[in-house]
Amino acid sequence: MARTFLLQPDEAAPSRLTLDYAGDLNAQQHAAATTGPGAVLVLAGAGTGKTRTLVYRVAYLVETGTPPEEIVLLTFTRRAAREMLGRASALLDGRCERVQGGTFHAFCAQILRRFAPCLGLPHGFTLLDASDAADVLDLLRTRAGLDKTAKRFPKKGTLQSVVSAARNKDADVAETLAERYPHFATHAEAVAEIAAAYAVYKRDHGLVDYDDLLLLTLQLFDEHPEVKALVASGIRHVLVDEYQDTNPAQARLVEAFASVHGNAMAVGDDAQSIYRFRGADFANIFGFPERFPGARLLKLEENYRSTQPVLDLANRLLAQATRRYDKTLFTTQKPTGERPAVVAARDDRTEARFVVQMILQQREAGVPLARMAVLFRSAFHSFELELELARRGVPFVKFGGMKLAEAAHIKDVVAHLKLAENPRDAPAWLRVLQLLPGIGARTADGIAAWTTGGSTEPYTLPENAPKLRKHVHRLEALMALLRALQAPGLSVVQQVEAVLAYYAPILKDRYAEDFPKREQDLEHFAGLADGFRSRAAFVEALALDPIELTALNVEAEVHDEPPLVLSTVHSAKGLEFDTVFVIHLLDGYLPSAYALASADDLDEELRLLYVAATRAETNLFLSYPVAQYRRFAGDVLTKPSRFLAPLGPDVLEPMQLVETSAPPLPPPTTPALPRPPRTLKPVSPLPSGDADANLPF
DNA sequence: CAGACTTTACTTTTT
DNA sequence: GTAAAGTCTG
Repeated sequence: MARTFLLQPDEAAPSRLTLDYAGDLNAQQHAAATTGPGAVLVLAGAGTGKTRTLVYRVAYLVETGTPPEEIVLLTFTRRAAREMLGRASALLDGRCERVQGGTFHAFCAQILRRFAPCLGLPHGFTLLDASDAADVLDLLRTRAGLDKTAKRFPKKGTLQSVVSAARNKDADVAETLAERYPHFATHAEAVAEIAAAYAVYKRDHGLVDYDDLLLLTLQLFDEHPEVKALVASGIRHVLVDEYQDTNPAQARLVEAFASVHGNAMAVGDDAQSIYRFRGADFANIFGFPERFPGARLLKLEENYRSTQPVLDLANRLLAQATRRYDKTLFTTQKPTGERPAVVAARDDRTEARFVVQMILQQREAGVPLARMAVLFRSAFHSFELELELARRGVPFVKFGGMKLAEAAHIKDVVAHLKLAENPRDAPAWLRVLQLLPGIGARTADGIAAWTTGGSTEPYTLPENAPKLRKHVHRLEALMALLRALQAPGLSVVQQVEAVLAYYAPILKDRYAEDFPKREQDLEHFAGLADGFRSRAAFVEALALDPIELTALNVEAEVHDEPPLVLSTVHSAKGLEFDTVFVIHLLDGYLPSAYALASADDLDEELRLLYVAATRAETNLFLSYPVAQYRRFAGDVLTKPSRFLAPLGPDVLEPMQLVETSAPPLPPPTTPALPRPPRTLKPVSPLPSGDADANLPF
């Protein structure tokens, strides 16, 4: 252990606080926001003002003399970081704007860009998102000839999830495979080989996947203590939100970030841990005091969000868990309210009609659409509801599910941009080349071998490429495009437009049936590029901050009224709404069919429902269809979620749907809902455009 | 070896 | 309804 010497600040810290911390916060929140230096663990139940506390904590640190750029706020999504820093800045006249904020992944990406050469990585390394990684694995599988085995071999998506899970848990690939996909256990050896080949391939081509962002940063710190010291000395305070959803690598990163100044604050709630599938371990929360000996433990207990009846239901839900949570949510602010209701609808359609009609009724009663949310386990559970909403002209945004950056046509365009950025990006070459008629996997692999081999000038064809004669014209056009993208002074939007012009005929050809829809996506996409200073920043933001496709579509339209929110429970984390509907509460949906076999998995599903329920401030409706039409089975009777059974009428009021014989007349008091306008406006840019600004060192 | 065509299985949650 | 895998033809 090195000796420490305490440097004094050059200027005296401002002595007077401008915010009324004691007045704006309750006693527990105040204690957390204004606590002294050192390690602090804040256990904060749902709705206890965790965000508010963190916002005031940031403001307090800044007011007491910590330079904003030396504070790092790590959150689960960039959206969360943006919101908190925005609020803190508003409190302090913008003085918090330079606070570092974002996800672990984004923050690590910044560090790695800076110190890439220490690890033998190129500065311009390419980030692989999950589906890029899957594509690489697919290529390696084909190369190894494993795509034609007698027994079914895991496909690329499965491979990717196994390889990633193994790395996240620091476990053996073969074991992870046997555990998660027992039916593939016979292929354990081959999968382990592919995983090894994948690591080599990434290294050879300067590729970095999500897991690498965390693990390479740790490796960087291990191998170069001087880099670790440099980074950590620039981090006066590190604050971590949603600590229950961090994995062991992230816990180690926090320790490293705080290794000089020792100021780490972790905030979380073990009852809201819902990312186990991704390697998160709520045990991290309880490991915090061991990692930081002498850490203080603070609690936020009083709930400010929900009415007591909503909390009663949430408490009763949690009591079902196999694991004991010593947690009882209570409020003194909102002691009374409607009991949450459970609705057994006849079928999907009826459930959707109920939800929409109740939403319209609430809206009439004065609840804005945007203060209501419909939550579900999986993105596709809302299909029927989306139809019904469209039918009734109710505007909505949907979070979760398909990401813009994952749509094939978007990936095509992005691949061109990636190539313009990094001519050695082999996966991008493969993708781009295979768009050309007459070029398939084999030919593309051959061409990519020389384009990424480094022996030729980038973006030029070799003098006498023997087998390319047939394709020379098309390849020339591609190279011309890539060279054109290098022109100095070309804005990111102009570059996207250049790619789109090149890509348009390919799009029409490949997606003959639905190309107008995809063309529209691409127009939105071009709009997103606006506001980015560099192509590199744009491409990186797309990988680190994926935009939900459906959210984008609706945001692009001008609304007179902010839309209703549809969201997966996962994506609704940290949000709150006046009225919440949780739909499709069926065994096999929530809890998911995948979780039924293990008690730990079931517990996580239960926590998921707990998170969903605690989003509600005033009204909570749980619903499910009694019968469903399923493709092969026809009409089936469903099984209500097992989590509902223990909830008696004292906490959950059954509500029966009765059809009226005549359709109700439209209530004259209802103002007409805004007609969804058709005009396309350029959508707002990703607010995270300057990922590379303000490094803390 | 590419691509059109047919068959099959598969549908969690996300950085 | 979609995407991947399998089959056949030029």
